[in-house]
Amino acid sequence: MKRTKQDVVSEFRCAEILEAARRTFATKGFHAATMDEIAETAGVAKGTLYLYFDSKRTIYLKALEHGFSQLLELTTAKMQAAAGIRAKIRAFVGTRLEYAVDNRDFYRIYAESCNVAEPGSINKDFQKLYTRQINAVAQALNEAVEHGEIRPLPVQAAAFTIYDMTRGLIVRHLLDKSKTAIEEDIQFVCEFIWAGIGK
Amino acid sequence: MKRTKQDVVSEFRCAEILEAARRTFATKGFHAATMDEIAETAGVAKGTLYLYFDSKRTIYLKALEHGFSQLLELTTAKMQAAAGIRAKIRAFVGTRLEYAVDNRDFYRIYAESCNVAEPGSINKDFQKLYTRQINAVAQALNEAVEHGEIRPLPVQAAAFTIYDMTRGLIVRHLLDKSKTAIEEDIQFVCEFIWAGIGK
Amino acid sequence: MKRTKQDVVSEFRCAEILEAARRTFATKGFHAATMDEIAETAGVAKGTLYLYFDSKRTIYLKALEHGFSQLLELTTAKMQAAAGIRAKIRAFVGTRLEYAVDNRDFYRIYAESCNVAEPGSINKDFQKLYTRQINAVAQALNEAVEHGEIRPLPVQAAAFTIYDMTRGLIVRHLLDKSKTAIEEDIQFVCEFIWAGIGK
Amino acid sequence: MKRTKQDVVSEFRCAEILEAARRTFATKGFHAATMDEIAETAGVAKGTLYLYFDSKRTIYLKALEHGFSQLLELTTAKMQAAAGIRAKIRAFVGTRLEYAVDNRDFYRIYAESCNVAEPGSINKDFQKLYTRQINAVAQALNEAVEHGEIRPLPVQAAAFTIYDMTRGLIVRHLLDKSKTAIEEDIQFVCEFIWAGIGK
DNA sequence: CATGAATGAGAGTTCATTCAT
DNA sequence: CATGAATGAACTCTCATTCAT
Repeated sequence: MKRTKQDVVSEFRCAEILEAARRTFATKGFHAATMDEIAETAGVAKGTLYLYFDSKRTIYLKALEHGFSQLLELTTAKMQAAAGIRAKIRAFVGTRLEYAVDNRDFYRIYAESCNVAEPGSINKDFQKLYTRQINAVAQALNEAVEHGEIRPLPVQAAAFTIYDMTRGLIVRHLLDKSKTAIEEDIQFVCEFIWAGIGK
Repeated sequence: MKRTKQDVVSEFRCAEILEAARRTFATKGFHAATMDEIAETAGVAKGTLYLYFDSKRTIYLKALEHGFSQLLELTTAKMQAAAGIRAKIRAFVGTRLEYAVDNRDFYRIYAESCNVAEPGSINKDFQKLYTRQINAVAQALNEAVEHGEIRPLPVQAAAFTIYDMTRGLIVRHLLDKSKTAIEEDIQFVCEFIWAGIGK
Repeated sequence: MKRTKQDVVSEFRCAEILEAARRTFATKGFHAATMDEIAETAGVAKGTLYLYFDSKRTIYLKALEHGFSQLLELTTAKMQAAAGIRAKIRAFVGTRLEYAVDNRDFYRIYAESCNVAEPGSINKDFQKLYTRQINAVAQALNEAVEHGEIRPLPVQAAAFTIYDMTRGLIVRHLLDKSKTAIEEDIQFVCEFIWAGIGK
Repeated sequence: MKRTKQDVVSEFRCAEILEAARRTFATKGFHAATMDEIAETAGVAKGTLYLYFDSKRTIYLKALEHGFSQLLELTTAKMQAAAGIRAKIRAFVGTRLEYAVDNRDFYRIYAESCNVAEPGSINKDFQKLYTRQINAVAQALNEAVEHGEIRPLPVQAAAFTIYDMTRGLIVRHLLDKSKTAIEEDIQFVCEFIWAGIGK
């Protein structure tokens, strides 16, 4: 039992640090963020960070992973709960946009991590998570094709495209470029995915 | 006249440096790239960099701007040369993807610069260029709606979406994730834009 | 009585810690050895080290002192047990070399502590022990001179020299540079001390 | 010619830094000496140190090497100039002691580098220099045996022993433990080497 | 104009020591 | 007594920027 108490404290510290890291990384970006600042934000000494994490990079990746997994689970759950491909796609887009808006810090880090120019900054684990996101959509599309809900198409490519559209939507909202309401934007993207722009 | 000659030399140096910067930034990313390396790649002394540019950041932005403008001009030109909205969209997607593949260095920098997490790294000028890209598409869509080529829709949002899809396509190609041929991918995206996934 | 029991426990802990320290310091050297490692080796918590010793340096010195005293006692005893200066010198050299080989850990620390470059690392107590070692030899030499066993000579200087030769012998054996058998080396040094190299 | 000038400046800087390093390392020892202090002593900025040397360790080794080579050359030269084994040994002992006294800083570092407890701190190059020192003595002894100057003996072991005696002598002088005059000490050691302590 | 040696602020990381439990 | 999480000063090394030549 006592062991459990220690674990709780330890977990709490980890969470505190990751939360502080998320804030700092989101504001400054990976390179500009300093361990000093993360420590101060977390309300601990710099050395304490190293009791819980190996390095700055590790903190970054862990901070990323936490939200990443959560987002993936949430997205998957909502999609499975939805009936029909339209509802599933809506769940995908909507869940992600709402999560991003609710967890701005996480998403800023997420966006940075996707950085093309820094190969190696994302490790295998993230590739896996990323692939699973795409696959969730691809699978739904596949079933929809089989059920005759949608026209036959290269589901993988379509999944990527849906992912891209969602991503762009999110970025615009986080950058405060999109003045339109979230709901409206989701609506539009879903309609776009469904019908394209042609008549 | 002599003045002009000096200008030519000066411009040449600038171009040399920017080219070197592009290579270096593309390979290493902004932070990992060093002024030493850029200077060496450019074949000039480190101090010389500061004769032509204020700071590392300035070089980065100028290196970015060069390709950015070129890409914008190219895209706009191809779109204007195309007749009908389908051709214009194809021109937009195709031109950009081909440019990215042909100018990997530039695009890697471009992608990094879009980094949400680094506010301030993109200044006003880039916002303007970015907006003009979107507007080129938006305008084409607007005309298409007026001509009855496509169904009425929020053109701004649609333009963003088309941009996002193109962006995703490019990133995948640069990351060597897309195994499909360029032409095929362009085809798919254009079809997607036109008809969506519904029957 | 209870007090005594505590003392025993306390002494036992001290010994455990010093033993662990000896191992760690010998392997890593003073600076590279960490309190964490010593604690782990000793099987106690880091904080416990500070219940028994003031500082890392203190542990180091105590670890040193233990073997130092032991070696001194052993050397003195063996010398006193030996009859005649030749036997006494042989006892000095032999006892020390054997002790060093049997207690490699201690001797490694001993050698490091003699470091000229770290003033203050050896305190007064060690000076005393060191002096007593030299004096043991000097005294034996003195008696030998008085008994006409050896020619008259500056005994202090001779004692230092004998000490130096022994030290070098030990170092080479610990560094695995000396391929010759211990016995042979002792023999050679003793002969050297006795007769020099001249005919 | 201009190139030469630059080289001179560069060499001078190197020498300045090494001199400062020697002073600092001699006073504080390797670990306690800081790059800040070396820089300050050398009268340059910290960064400058890294223009000329890779790392703290490199500076240390170079500082060591300089005196080491010099000492070796000096010793060898003096020995070769001397006629007869007695004179050669006297040259060995005398040259080294005088050099140590004249270059206290160097010798302090030298002594630390020989530290048994820090394997790997001395690299191959130093092993070579060390071996050459020993060999110089061994060779002289060998010739002396062949010429019938001295009795037959294991020259390698004898060389080590002579080295050890010299080393001890030096250490005592540097630690201000030896109150006797240098000349007198040299005399004693040489006599000891020659005749031992027996009658 | 061009150079590149020099700068020094600032980064991530380590670890002896402390102290609440 | 014993613990080990927490501390924070201090370390080495980097690199954008400057400036005497």
